[in-house]
Amino acid sequence: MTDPQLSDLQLALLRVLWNRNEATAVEVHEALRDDDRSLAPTTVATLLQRLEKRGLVEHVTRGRTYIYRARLAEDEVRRTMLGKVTDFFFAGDPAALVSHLLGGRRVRPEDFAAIRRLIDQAGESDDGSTG
Amino acid sequence: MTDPQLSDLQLALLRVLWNRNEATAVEVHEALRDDDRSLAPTTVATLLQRLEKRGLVEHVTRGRTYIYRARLAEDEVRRTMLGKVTDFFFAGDPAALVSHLLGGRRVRPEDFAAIRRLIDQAGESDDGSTG
DNA sequence: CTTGTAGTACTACATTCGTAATACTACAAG
DNA sequence: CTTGTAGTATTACGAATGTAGTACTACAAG
Repeated sequence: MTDPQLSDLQLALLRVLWNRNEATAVEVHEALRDDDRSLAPTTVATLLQRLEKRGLVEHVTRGRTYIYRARLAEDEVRRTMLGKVTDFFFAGDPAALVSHLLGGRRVRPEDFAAIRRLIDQAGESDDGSTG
Repeated sequence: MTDPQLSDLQLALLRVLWNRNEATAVEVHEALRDDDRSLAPTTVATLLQRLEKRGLVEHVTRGRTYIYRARLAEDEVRRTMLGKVTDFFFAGDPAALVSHLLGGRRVRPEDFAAIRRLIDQAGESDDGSTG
């Protein structure tokens, strides 16, 4: 259970920690304000505490200040969430996901080209022939 | 707000409705059992009621039985969730998402080939030259 | 009308979440 | 030791979730 149902807000908190590697409650609060929400400082502290209780973040003490840090790597969560989406909506088939992406008008030509380039790059270590 | 934070369970319920287009509480319950969970029938009924209260599903009455149906298309939710993941974890860049997919050992060679084929297909309406 | 029977409605309860005020603590300054 | 001051801990509260028991209702059968 690497990633049990994280809410948007929790994810937002985690992101701050990921971006800065570590941060105090105040710093997280400020970063969040930068974002789009505007919570009370104590609210952020509470959220951090709860996240810690769940084992998702940890802290070390510097003086009387808590320095928080995520206990899961962003990449881990990313992978888990993407896996969930892939499994749930695309029957575990990444190609179907890409297909959806390609067909969803969400991809601008430049992104499209970028994807193609990625495929080519990745293909350097793969024949790619499907028989 | 097409898709406000759906939990896994809620998504599971919705999926049943999507798969069958419409279903009674009992049918959803059975389908869920097929899945991996094992909830009481009344629990499923409650969940369906709550989902309806939120406007995510609706029902028509046949005799004394409620026939539920999702009010959002699976594709809609899929798109929304994928968009969220893309925005949140890949800065809105679908290519980055694909890159992650490609680099994550989640893609078997056959899926890889399938993706490449998709690119080619989609490319029929796009030059694809990245000059 | 009395009984099944099947299905929804109502009620309940512990958790988690979002939100935040207030209390408490520890260090700096005098 | 008394005061700021800054920061954490405690407490609170409504809404949503997960979970489900019990009550009520409506139709079939007699």
